[in-house]
Amino acid sequence: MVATPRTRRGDTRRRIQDAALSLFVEQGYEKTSLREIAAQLDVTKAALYYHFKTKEDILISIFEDRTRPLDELIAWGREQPRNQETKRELLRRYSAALHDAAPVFRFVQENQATVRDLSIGGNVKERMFALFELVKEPDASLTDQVRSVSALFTIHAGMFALKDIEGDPEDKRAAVLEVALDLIAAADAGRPLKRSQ
Amino acid sequence: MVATPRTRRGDTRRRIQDAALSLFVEQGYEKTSLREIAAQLDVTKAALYYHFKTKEDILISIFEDRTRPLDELIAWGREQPRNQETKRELLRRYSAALHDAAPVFRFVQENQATVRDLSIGGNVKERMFALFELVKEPDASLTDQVRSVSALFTIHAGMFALKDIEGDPEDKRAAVLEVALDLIAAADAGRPLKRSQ
Amino acid sequence: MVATPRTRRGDTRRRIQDAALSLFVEQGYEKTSLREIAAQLDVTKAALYYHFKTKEDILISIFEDRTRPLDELIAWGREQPRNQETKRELLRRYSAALHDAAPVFRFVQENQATVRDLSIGGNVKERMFALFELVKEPDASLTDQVRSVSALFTIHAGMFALKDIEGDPEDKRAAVLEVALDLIAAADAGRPLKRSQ
Amino acid sequence: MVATPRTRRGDTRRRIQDAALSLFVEQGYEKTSLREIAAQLDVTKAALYYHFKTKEDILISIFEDRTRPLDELIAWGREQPRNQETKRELLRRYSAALHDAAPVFRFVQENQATVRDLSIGGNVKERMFALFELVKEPDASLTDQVRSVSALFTIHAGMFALKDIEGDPEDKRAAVLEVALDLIAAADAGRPLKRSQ
DNA sequence: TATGAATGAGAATTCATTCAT
DNA sequence: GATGAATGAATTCTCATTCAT
Repeated sequence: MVATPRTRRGDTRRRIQDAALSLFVEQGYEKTSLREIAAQLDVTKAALYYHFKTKEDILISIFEDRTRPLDELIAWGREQPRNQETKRELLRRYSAALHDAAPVFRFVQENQATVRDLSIGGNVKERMFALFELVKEPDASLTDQVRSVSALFTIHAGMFALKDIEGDPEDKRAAVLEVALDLIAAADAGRPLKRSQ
Repeated sequence: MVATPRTRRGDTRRRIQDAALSLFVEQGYEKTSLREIAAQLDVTKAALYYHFKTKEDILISIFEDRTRPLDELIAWGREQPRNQETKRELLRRYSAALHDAAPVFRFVQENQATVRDLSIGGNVKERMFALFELVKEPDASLTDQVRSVSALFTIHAGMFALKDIEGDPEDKRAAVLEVALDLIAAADAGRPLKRSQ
Repeated sequence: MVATPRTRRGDTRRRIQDAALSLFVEQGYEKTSLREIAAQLDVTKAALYYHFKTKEDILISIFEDRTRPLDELIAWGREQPRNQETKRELLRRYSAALHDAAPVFRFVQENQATVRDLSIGGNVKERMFALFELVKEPDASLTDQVRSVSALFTIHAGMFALKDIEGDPEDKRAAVLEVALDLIAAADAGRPLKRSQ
Repeated sequence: MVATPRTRRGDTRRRIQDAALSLFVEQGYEKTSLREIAAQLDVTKAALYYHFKTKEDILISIFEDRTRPLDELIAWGREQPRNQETKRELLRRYSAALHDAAPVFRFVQENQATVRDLSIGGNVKERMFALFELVKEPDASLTDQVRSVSALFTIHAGMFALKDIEGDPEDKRAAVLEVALDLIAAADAGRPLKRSQ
């Protein structure tokens, strides 16, 4: 059995990202100081600057490293035929991606004002818009467009706003997905004005 | 009889709130300094302290003064019979309330991390939860609860996320309301969204 | 008899300039920290920021306030007829101005690299050039132009480089002035310095 | 027989000096960081420490290596008889030495405050003084001493302050030398009070 | 000969807040 | 109702320097 090496060779960068993200999520970006991040890792502030150029750079790197799956999802979506099954799969994968990188997305959700004028701000919006484009029909009515947006937002919000509702997390995720799928189905079919039966 | 003077005259408090809110919305709470607020009003920082005890106090006062309609809406909702028409009216009024006090709600939306640990944090969540309670059926299935939450979030998100979609603002608001109403109708019926046959 | 007031009403700005200048001269601009300046005045660093926007701003303000006589000298020179007597008077007054504001000019002399890329850099060069223009004849030969520059530099250098030469300060100043006057006389005559026969 | 490799090969030390000097001249000593120097050479900061003990040490080594001609000039001067021709030759050689090692001397000129309290400070002053001693007559009047200093300063200033004056560089150097020679001639002859003719 | 990783000290600057007037 | 002057605490960031490899 080998003693834990004092210097975790090369993983410091990653450790900084982890500590930073967890503090950013807990307290918000602005209210988290580099001092705190450094303290949590038991290194000096200056060490952070060896690995990242600025505080903002830490956040940016977290984004770039952690939200790649979302980019891949969009890329995948663009190669598929635009039909119901693709959209359903998109929502499923979107739900899964959000779930896997929950902290980053929670951070974005709760720090929009901050994210907006960071250089990543653009990316975030663009990606939401790209997803939206993949999910809506090109010539959809305004209402159907709203249904598509709503489907996306339901998944998004479901991730974070359902904490207070009781129930098994997996069940909740399933319920959220069901409602979202229903919304895009409705969007595809046109308006559900009539209550049948 | 003397004309109301256009300048100050006890309305300084209100002017501070306005300037602060507009800056808070633009830049976020933390990134807005009292210096900036004071500068915009052409007074000194110290003057702000004559009217408010702390920076946080400015924000709190804005909340208390500007979100009263939402409290009234909840109070109203509690006195109504819990039926479809009440819920529909709730959503309508909620949409209107959001629209009237858009800046405050936009601020909350974009500064969740900040709002969370301000003393108002509780209020905000509680009110969302109160609305949710008014809109969902007590014994609703998980899926139907999600539909209710989704209806609320659709209105909320519709307020802020639809900027990038083209269309007349009033039309958009109507579309958003339509989708939200559909969602609670479905929640009430315990069935997916109905399709036009 | 009145006790010295704790707060020297309004003269803080001036006191900061004085302390700063003396430290800038002693140690150089970059090696003088705001902490030191504040400490010397027994105030906090933040107090400095109440009176000046940045460190650079302190230096700029010193310049603007202390080198006005030089501007006035140039203005005066421009209104005079360009003849020997004017030039002689210019040099005399220049010598006096340098003497009165010795610390500032000593600072410039010893911190040229710093001054160069401060916003005041331009001013300094421009003023030297303006003086040079007043002292040289428009169509002077290169050699005579050098004589004019040399006259100016003699006064300038004499101010600071003669410390190590023994002699009464007043005598030294007189000697410096004499050499400078000789130089412009020679420049005017278009001939080498004249010798006592 | 192998061709001298163009790349490194023991010349790193020299390359560091060159890069450092050029940055020191451009930006000043304090405002140039080791990071910048290293970056310009495409090595790490630590590499600099292999070749030099400290930042100051880099500067000192530049001095020692680059200003030797001046020491040699002084040594030469001390062996010569103190007469007009020696002095003239001294000024000529001084002008040439300044010209050859212009960057170093420009650096000293513009960073006096810095140089002063570096360990080289002494050297610089001492050498100026040694030159001065060689150029002035032991029992010269104060005025004649000023003439000697002025001659030296004219050469010095001419090197750096004549940028803004139009003319061919070689012509300017010649003019500068002429004025300086004239000054020591006058110093030697006693005062040039009378305007002959 | 170099580098990668880190440190300790310190810099300039900003902020919310206070208080005598 | 408001200001002028100041503070204490914190922040981001930079720097010269060190040392094991």
